[in-house]
Amino acid sequence: MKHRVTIKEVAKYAGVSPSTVSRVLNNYPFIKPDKKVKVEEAIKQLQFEPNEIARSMITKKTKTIGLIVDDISNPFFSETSRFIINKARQRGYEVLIYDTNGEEELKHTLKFLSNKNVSGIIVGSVSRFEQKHEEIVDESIPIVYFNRKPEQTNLFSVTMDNKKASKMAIAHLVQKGHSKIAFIGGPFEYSTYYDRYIGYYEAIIEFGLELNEDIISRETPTSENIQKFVAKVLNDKDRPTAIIATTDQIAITVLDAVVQNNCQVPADVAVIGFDNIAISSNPYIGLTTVSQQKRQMVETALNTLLHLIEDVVTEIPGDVLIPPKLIIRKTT
Amino acid sequence: MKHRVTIKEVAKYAGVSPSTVSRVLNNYPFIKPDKKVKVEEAIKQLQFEPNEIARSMITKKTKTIGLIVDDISNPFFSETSRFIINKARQRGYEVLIYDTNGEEELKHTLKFLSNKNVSGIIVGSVSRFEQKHEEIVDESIPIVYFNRKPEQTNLFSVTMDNKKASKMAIAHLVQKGHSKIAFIGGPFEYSTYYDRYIGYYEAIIEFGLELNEDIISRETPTSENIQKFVAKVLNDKDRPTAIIATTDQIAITVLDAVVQNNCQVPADVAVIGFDNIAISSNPYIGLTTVSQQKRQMVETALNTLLHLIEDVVTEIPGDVLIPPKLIIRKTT
DNA sequence: TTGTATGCGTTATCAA
DNA sequence: TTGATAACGCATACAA
Repeated sequence: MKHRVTIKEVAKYAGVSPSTVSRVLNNYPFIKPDKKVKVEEAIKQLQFEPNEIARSMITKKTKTIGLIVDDISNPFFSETSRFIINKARQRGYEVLIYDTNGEEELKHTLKFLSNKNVSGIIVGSVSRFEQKHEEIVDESIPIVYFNRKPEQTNLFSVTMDNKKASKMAIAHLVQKGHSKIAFIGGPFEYSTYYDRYIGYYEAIIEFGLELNEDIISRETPTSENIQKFVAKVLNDKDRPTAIIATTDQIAITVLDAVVQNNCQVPADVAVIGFDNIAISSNPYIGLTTVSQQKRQMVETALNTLLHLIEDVVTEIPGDVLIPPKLIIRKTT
Repeated sequence: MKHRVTIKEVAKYAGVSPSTVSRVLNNYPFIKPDKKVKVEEAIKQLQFEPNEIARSMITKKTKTIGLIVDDISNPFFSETSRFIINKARQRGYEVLIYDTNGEEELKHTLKFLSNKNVSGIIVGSVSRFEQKHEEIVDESIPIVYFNRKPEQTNLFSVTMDNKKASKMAIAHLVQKGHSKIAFIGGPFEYSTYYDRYIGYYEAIIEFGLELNEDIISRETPTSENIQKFVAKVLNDKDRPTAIIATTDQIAITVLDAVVQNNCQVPADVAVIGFDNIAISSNPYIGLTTVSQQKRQMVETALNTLLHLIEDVVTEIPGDVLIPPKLIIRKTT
């Protein structure tokens, strides 16, 4: 158990009081320059590093932010988490990742992180129907929604413009000559799936295409469900020539299902995904996708949160919609 | 700022002293049952939750463990991290993920986490040549190597039996009738790459095959390098009929490269990977792979670490080699 | 078996 | 501009 240098020892070494050292540490402005220099010298000599825990005792802040995700092994979350971790660290914050397994109640998770005294929380997944829960956690802990957002909330959110994303996908397919376009979504409980569906719906109308419930799936996108749906749809005589999958992970399963059903991508069926996860750019997959601009989303969300945490009242962007970006590869 | 209930209030409510409450909290054995009940009742009534930070001040432990990874968006790390996060939480610990970007010096990272007063550290990536650094961090912070390990160390490690893994891959390929088997490895700085190469080498000898440097790559496995190597190797008249890629990520790039070079998998060239990341099981990819038994690795590593943290001196497994497992899919 | 008093390392309050 | 002193919430040594 190595002894850790404390503020007291620094004070003694520098010939000042502990409070003065503390003030230097916290950039308190009114310190005589010579004392400040002495203290800084002492800090360097003794290799002093402030004990964050003791600090937290008083300030109630921990310089760590909580990040709530459904499933960190989902590439979308792991890739965005990576940005968040690195950006946060640059700003002096650590990240506690809470993986809910897509099951845990948000209230519960927030409470938990709040008890850990995190300084702020980024929520990567939330139901559209989540009640306002501003009361649940200590109101001094800011929360920012990221990726998904509830219908009703007073909190800030940073999400992709999912409706527009679907429209871009359809515009692209229409331009390629497709007119019968299937859609594989997911539970309407999540704004990502819901908004992407709405965008699909509106675009189908706008482009004067036929809206056909038979080629739309809104089931939970398990591998099985996807396989079954694709098989059903492709074995119809008047089958769709394109499939929109609302995530890249779904799309990659679709790729397989298409091949299983003796069709070629993109010759017989075009496939387009959403999110642009890393694997999609692998040439073997080469998935056309509507990209979430993850880096920008993350930076916006984190900036907003840190603004809130640090009480910088300069304008906060409010709810932000990040524009999607079409990335055309070989599946369309 | 909601007021948080403290141990004092619980004490008052229960009609005992704060220390008694503390003792109940810490399962101190000699408490009169009736008092214990009263305290527990008070805790429930007041919804008291102990302040971990205050606890940490005294115990110097934080109930969080640090996890050092190269790149959390690498599926191997995100998938194992997920297990670690969830398992750790079940045991009452949180996980701080430190993403080094494959660049940062280990010493530095350890120091950083040590300053954060983590209770223990799992190191997911380390150079084979890393010096013993037992002195760097407070010796009261246990460290366990996971996935990779240095040549020389006093610390525990949990890794896959990588040599054996390569041998299994070759045995499988030989059994399928292959005799000219290419190998794509990576920097020998990492035990994963090194041991997998040694296993390859030994197995080639054991099976009486020809060891041919021309069909072995040990470069950093960037997408470009892989593409170039595969092209070179496949355009040889006497080309290999199988390629061992030392990670699934490499293998998936190989899959593409093979197709680019007008060969079929597995008809012309069989491909086998390592790790069994989630995407490999996607039927579209269907990659044959030597699986790291991630769940078992994680559990062993975490158990070892928690043993160390909690001073449970019952036998600790020491260095553990997890057996690999061959998963045959459609690429061989 | 229990209570009192002390201290963990820092910041905040107050007086000087 | 600085220092003494009191918190922060809990665990623990010691006394009872």
